[in-house]
Amino acid sequence: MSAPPTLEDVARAAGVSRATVSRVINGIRNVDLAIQEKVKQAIALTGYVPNQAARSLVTRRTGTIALIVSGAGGSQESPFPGHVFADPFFGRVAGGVVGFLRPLGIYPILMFADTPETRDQVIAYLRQGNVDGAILVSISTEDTLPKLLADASLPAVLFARPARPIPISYVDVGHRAGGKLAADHLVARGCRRLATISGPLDVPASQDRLAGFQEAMAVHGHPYIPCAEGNFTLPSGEVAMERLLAEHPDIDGVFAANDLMAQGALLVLRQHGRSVPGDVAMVGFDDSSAALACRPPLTTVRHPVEDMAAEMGRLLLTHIEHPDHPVTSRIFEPTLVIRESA
Amino acid sequence: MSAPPTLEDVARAAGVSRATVSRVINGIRNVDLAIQEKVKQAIALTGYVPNQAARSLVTRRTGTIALIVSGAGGSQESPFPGHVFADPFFGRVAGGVVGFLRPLGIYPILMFADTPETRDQVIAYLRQGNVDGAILVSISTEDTLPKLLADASLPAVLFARPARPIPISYVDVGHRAGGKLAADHLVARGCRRLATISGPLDVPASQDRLAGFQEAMAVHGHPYIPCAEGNFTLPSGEVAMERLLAEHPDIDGVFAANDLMAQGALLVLRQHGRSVPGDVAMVGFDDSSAALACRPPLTTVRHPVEDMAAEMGRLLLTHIEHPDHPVTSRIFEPTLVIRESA
DNA sequence: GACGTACTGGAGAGCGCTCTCCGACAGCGA
DNA sequence: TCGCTGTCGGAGAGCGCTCTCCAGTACGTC
Repeated sequence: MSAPPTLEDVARAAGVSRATVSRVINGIRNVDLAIQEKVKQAIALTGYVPNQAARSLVTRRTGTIALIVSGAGGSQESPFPGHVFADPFFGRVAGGVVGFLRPLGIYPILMFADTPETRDQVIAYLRQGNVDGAILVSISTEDTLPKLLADASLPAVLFARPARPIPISYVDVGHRAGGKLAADHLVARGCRRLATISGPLDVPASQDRLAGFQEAMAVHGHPYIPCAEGNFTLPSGEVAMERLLAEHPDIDGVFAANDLMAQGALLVLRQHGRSVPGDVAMVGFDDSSAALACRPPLTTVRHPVEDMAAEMGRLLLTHIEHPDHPVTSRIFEPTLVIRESA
Repeated sequence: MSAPPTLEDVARAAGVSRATVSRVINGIRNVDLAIQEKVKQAIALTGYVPNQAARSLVTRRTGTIALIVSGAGGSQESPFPGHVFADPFFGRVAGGVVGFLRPLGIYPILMFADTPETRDQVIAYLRQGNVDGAILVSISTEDTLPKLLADASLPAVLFARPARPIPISYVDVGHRAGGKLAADHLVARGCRRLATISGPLDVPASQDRLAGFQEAMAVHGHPYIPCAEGNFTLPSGEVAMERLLAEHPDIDGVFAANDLMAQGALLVLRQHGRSVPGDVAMVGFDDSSAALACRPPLTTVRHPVEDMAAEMGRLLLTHIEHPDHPVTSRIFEPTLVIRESA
């Protein structure tokens, strides 16, 4: 296999200089149409493809960004990261990011930072200038990566508001509004003895969903709402529902802070012979694929994850393009998707 | 912000030449220990990080590989790819690949090729020399990407044997053996009227799982096995089970070609008031997170996806390192994971 | 006809790194 | 003392591209 053609080869084939070929390729300045045509033919003839490394070297742009899932490492450790994809949520983020970036010829590098040392590896990698920016989905509140990113002044966008204020752009959904949506719907359909399964209470999103639900219920005249804390996994939803049922056997409506926990709760309800939505109504959160896998299909608060991911891409590109662009946040409105469970 | 330090800066700080610094960084040849120490201090002092683009330009190595999910685009199209992650399988592949590559400082670029034009984009991107090699998870039989990859003589490894023979390395699981495992277990636990829910029959993996099951059943004296075809999604499992039940109401054991379809089948069985495993025993395939989300937890054929993904990484690295390495395939043995459903 | 202006294409200087020479020097046997 | 071998560090040539100059040409104006 001979060496791949370079700009020089194309230039020679077209009888012009390297600079002209470069101009044609990058569509810069006016180049005579006849010459453009000649160059294009030469490119086709030689099968030329620009060398990205050489280009990056001078433009200081790589055309890639990092998609980092950080602070994972839940209870069941494994040598392999990526069990985070057990929650459909992450697949949706990845899909949304790729969907937006792909038409632009930009692809994300997939990284997991689930331990302190992998976090250092990630930082080191980013500092090598391998990427133009980063999109970060942080799971844990303890995660220091957002801070490190902000300090490194690398263009970056977060999914979800950071627990502590950090000068970094982010995109989030109106968790409070979502909790209210669930409360209003449950009350409207006649539920009177409500309970909720929250996410981990050190996560802002969990706090807000819970607060939104509680506040709306208070307005409806229910100041006290039983609450069991889960960790966004299906089994934790089962455990929580089991506890709720033991302590409050007469429950007739439940708001679970995500679909996976709702799915677990549904399983337990069925085991106890409670019909859904007849005896107990259930509302989830996310509108993930799990909502459709539930029986009955889950009424849930839609989290427009794909749109949010696309917005992250857009925002990141802006930051890359304009390094002085101010830190920005964008909140998306949730909506209620009514199915059969409530 | 001033320009980041270069080799030159470090060299000056250490009072040596660029070449020596480079040697220290890459650990090549004998450099006097005292000088090594001086250089290391200078690196720390200046906060130097090598520029990957410049390095790639001369080494012709990028240190990144592509992780391509190809031939997606199932029935329900969306502007966003990545709903493939609705099947936990892909998350496991991604996790396995990252888990193996990460310690080596290599990260995968995530790409989806779900339409002809995105496939062309992917090929164009690969040809730009953005990556050293590719790992490809191809879903559809019609997918031409494996062939294109082989033709481009870019180092590549496939997940699963291609439908048509192509000179390209791959890693796969013993689907036939898996089908046999399921058959033997079901028969051993006393099932006599068995049926199966297969995957799409144009996919080699589906064919093999089915064939393995049928052959083993024939050995056990059951030459004819009712079969309903699904497409590896949960709803398709429901539809298939519904059909099977209608045509063969006395079924007492089912082998589903993946866990998601088994989950759907379980749902239908319960709707029809059949207890599992009392009335009907169920065996799935994959041992994915869905198996644990089933009620009862699913007995399933374990598909060692993470190990296979790691092996793909290893194999790809070998191909990158040694361009003349012969095309190789590696088949992993499935095992049976016994839970409660059978 | 001299000059200014606009536009086009070429020359050439790097971008930051690696790696092949090659020279300097120490050690050692003859 | 000479020369040979072996070790270690420096010089410098690129890798393939972009982009800033600058020269050449065509055209309009006074």
